[in-house]
Amino acid sequence: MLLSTKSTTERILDAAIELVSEKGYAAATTKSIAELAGVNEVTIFRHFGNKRGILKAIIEKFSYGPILQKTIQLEVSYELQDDLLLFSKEYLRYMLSIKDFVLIGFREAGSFPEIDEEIANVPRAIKEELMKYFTEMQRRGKIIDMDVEPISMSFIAINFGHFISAARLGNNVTAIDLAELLQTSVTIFSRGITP
Amino acid sequence: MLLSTKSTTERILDAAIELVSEKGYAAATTKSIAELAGVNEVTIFRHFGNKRGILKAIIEKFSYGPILQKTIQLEVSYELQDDLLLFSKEYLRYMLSIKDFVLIGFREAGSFPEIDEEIANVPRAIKEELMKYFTEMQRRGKIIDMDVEPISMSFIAINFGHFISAARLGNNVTAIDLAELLQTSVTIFSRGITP
DNA sequence: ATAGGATGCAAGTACACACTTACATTCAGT
DNA sequence: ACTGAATGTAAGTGTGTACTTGCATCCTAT
Repeated sequence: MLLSTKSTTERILDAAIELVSEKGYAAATTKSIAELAGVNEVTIFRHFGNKRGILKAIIEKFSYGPILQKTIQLEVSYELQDDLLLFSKEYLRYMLSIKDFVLIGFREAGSFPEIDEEIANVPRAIKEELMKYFTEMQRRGKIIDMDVEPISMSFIAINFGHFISAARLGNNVTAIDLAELLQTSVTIFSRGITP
Repeated sequence: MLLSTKSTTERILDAAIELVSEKGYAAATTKSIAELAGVNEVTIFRHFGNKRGILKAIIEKFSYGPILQKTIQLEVSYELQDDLLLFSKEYLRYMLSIKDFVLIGFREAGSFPEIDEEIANVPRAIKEELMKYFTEMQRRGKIIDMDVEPISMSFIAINFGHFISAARLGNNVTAIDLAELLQTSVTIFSRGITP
């Protein structure tokens, strides 16, 4: 059995993530998951008890670690445009790394409220971090005097919008590549909050 | 049978839209759709042939009519901030009216490529409209000299971000109401592209 | 060399689902 | 009052699914 070096549990999880994000929970049958994982169907039940157990394990696997904050805090320069661009890029990198999970979240949130919770944690944490940053920038007189919460939410919205657009619509709407779009957004946004 | 004045077909479609957007296509059984519609299950097959036929009908029902453009074109004043705010509000109003369809799109796009097509039409058409507007504003010297396509995409991203955030995360992230967020976004964006 | 744990394999159960058929009932238009 | 179309009712078929059981096989650690 040299399918890969990954453990059986991991292979099952990977397969489930792929199938559930592609076709949805209901359509991702245990049989198909087992097949893709290169594992016997019963093995799934021995590992996770029942089908729902797989989703639970997926949620735990993706539970939010504060990866983003650390990167940001270390590299902030208090040059508005540089910082926002860094932020946008880090955000997109992170979101793409959990893309499958986000897509699963969109599909299955109704049936799995735990996912909603977990997904909402991401913007919430990021909002806090951004608000701190903008507050400090205000103290330094580098951005306009305005409630920092809606500013933060707007900046998140723009980045989230670009992410979803890239993840779901691809090149169907515009041929411009994402890096350029981020650059433009950041330029506009920076000008918009510069005194 | 005075359940409502709507035709049987419409009642079935409404029920299907509700259930599919809530629980997904696979989990929305013909039985449950019939029950919610107050209709016998066989009636569904007599009207739509098979289950997939229901989804096809839903897609046709929501196919994009250029509602947005007309409203916009009539009310444009070439005052940047006023126009952008009008635009944001109209966009949100329209998106909320097709919210269920958008959510279905997120769930079922993989299995129903037709939906992807239909959904991508919306931002594409809106982008065209926005680009025209921004080009005219450049001609009038009221916004900065910059490629209008990424400007348009960025503005769409911000509005789309707010919409998804409202539709899926609700008040989990911020208590600020959407109207205020739109106002802030528009203010920032307007300043950002004003010469 | 052997024991124990993880996995495979084969078969099966119970159930829900999409979909069909045949017949009865309602109801609007003539 | 009669007809015909739309709908309801009842019963069923076939298939796929989640999940179980019993036993064989492999691998690893002692």
